Amino acid sequence: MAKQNDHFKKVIAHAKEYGYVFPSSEVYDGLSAVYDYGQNGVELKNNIREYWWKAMVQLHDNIVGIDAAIFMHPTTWKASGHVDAFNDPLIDNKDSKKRYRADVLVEDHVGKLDAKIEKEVAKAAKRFGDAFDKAQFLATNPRVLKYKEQGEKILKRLGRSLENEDLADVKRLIEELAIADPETGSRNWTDVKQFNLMFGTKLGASADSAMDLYLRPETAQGIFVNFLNVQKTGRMKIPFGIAQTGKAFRNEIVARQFIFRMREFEQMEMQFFIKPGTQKEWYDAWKETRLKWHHSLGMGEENYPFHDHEKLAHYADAACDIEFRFPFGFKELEGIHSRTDFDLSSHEKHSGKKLQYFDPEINESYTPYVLETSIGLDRMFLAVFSNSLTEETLEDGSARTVLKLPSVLAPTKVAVLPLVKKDGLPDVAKKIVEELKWDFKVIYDEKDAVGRRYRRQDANGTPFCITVDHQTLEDDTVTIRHRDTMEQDRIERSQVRGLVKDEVDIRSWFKKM
RNA sequence: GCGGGAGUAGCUCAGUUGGUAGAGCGUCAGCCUUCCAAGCUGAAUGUCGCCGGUUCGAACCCGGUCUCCCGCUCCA
Repeated sequence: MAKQNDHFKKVIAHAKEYGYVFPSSEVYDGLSAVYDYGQNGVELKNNIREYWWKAMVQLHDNIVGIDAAIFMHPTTWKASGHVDAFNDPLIDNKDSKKRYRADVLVEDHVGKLDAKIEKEVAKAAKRFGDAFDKAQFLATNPRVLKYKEQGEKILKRLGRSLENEDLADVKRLIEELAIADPETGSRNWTDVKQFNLMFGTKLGASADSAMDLYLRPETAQGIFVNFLNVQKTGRMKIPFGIAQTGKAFRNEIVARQFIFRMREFEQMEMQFFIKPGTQKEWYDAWKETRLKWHHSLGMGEENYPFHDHEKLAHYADAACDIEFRFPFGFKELEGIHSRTDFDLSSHEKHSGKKLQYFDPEINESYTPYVLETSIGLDRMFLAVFSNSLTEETLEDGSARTVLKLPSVLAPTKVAVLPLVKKDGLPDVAKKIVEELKWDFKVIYDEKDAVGRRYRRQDANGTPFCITVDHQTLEDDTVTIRHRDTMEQDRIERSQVRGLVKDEVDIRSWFKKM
């Protein structure tokens, strides 16, 4: 554990030192859980996005992309359930320092009343034996009726208070029911506070005409509301998918663990529209497809366990995560959810517009079911980066820091180095840079001893170093050094482009799927 | 929000009982070098997180505040 912690610290420090990730507005002491991507970070992030996009959109003839706006009509979030589900009334226990959802505390209390009813039923069943009529017992037994009435009354009051945002009454309710901290038994509570996980903002120049808006808490809804636009204009036939990458915003109560949980983050999502009843097979199919995508990067197949959701979100009939072994343990990297027709139906209800698909094969219209794959781009970045950062001990006992990024994702593909800074070697090296820069991000470096320059590139994840030496002047060959093995081959200068391309091209990586 | 820890150079960190700031690495310039970070010379870089107090004098003591990290709560 301590070792993991150390590694995580090194990841954060390395990310900053090599221009991958900076704390946001650092000159003002930073902003909690907001980060900026630096000159190398943006390249890595773009490359990950492209790797995803091409796998999803370009390689599937039935998946197309969109780029929806971050602002959406406010009713969108009523239909999606976020207005209700993203509003948590929270309460702290002053003694135990634990935080609970106030509504859950009350609901659990009612749950205990239900348990009492069950007990009465069990007792009566034992007493009456075969003659026992459960339905009648529930409807007539005075104790059962009392518990039932109490429970209903409590829930009704809770519902009313939450709806009216009367949080003081929620607290009174907790006090009247003498609800104690389930772990410590303390009844020393703070006031109930409302946490809205969506960021609000205003649309409109003047205050009185302004419209309340939210920054989208997920990108999925932009796809759902455009479902018919895309289906009709793209002449899409079910099954088909719509993919999108973009920013989403969540006002997390606690956002932590570097870029793992940020308040502003980027998602890469694909919503796959299918015929109702086929969700199980598509769920399994997409689990497999997505896992293969992850495995293709070669970061260790044992690092990606599935984790099935036991408690399902309001829209799902099946859900799982692809987890990854982050420096702080296994955590969610990608979610695969069978969303049923919840979203499209809900938008139909709230908008009054039909969002259905006419299936020519069965000559029938229906609201499609949806299979979602949703991956956090920033989490993927962290997964790749933290997994790649390694410290090796070489044979001679010295240490080497290498960022073993999958070469297809590396920000810089090639460094071109003159062995020494004289004898015309820099000129040749610069010409090679000119040749290569049309195809790859290339860097030129002539400062310091060549060994030091190799290590510099290692630490930055550059997969190839091309070195121009005196032999180059004679026979136009150069050496190519491989980052991970440190091995060098002498090759014709004219071969460099093709050789590097084979190694860093998306095509060669996708073939591993 | 609560509890714990921490903020000193780009990074990692020293800094004694208070006497106005250092190292290593890195960066930059130059020299030397035909291949794996450790050769030589020189240079730049800090309101010691911020505000206030105590003091002749504060990186250090006191109060406040901000930020970050860890734990709890939450997590579509």
